[in-house]
Amino acid sequence: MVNKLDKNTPQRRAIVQVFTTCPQPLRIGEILQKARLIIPSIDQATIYRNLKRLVEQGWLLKITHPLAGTMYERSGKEHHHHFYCRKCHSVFELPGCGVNNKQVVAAGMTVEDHEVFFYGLCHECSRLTQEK
Amino acid sequence: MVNKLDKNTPQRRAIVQVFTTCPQPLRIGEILQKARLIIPSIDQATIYRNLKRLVEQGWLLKITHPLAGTMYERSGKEHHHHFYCRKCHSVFELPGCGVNNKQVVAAGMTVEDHEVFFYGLCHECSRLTQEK
DNA sequence: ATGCAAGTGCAAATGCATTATCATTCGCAA
DNA sequence: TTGCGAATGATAATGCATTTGCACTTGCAT
Repeated sequence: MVNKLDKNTPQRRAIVQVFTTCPQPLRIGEILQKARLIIPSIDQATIYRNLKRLVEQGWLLKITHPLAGTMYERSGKEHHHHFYCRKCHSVFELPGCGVNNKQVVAAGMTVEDHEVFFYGLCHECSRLTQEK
Repeated sequence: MVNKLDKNTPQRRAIVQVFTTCPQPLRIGEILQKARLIIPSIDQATIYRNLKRLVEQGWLLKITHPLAGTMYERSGKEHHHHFYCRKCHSVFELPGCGVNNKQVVAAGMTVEDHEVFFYGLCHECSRLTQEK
């Protein structure tokens, strides 16, 4: 149950299911696609409306990825960053973080948080490229 | 002189001047604004056309900032990252980098590069907030 | 079981950054 | 200096993601 003020519709349940099933951050198109496997008639306006709600309620996090655009992922995860594969365009979550904020503090700024985006070839695409 | 195939117009010179004068990455609007201090009649279509050229020629780098959107900065700088002030919305360059790619290599991915975005309050805005 | 506010699907509308069109101007090679 | 292809300014058009209006459906409190 997400919020007692919201109705528990099959569409919303489908969207929630998509995220509980899939660990990576997802683009609108991917969410729509996956949700349609559950409810074929689901519309993208419904996706947008529910995503907005789920973000407001803190159940989802909205990410703006420099290359992949707007994405959503479940909130409450440990601090982590993302890897983008330039070949298959998938985005993966990377646990951990190797960033130190010292340099920023030195510059007199107050750092609240940060975000790191890695780019390259994912495991699968790396492998396919090598065995050429 | 950027490229002998291009005409050396006052508009292009103005844009180049903006970037040689200003060290931070700039948004379209900021570039337009600053260029108009030099050539008041300059149009934004001209800005777009020249930015495109300058990027193709490798003189500028296009950045997609999660919060600030599309920005441009001079290329050839040392590896660095950016700080975004949530209050005044300015973007500053931060020299150096505290990222290690080890974790990614461990995950079987081939990292080509990365980008870090810091968020918080800039020096100026931090100061103003404190002395309240 | 019923009523109604909330949610949905569909399609059109919006907002926005960016690009294209085109008549005019201008840089620059000859 | 002159001619022409490239560049500019002004504006319209495009492409996109996102939103909205509306008629219809549905969850859920009563």
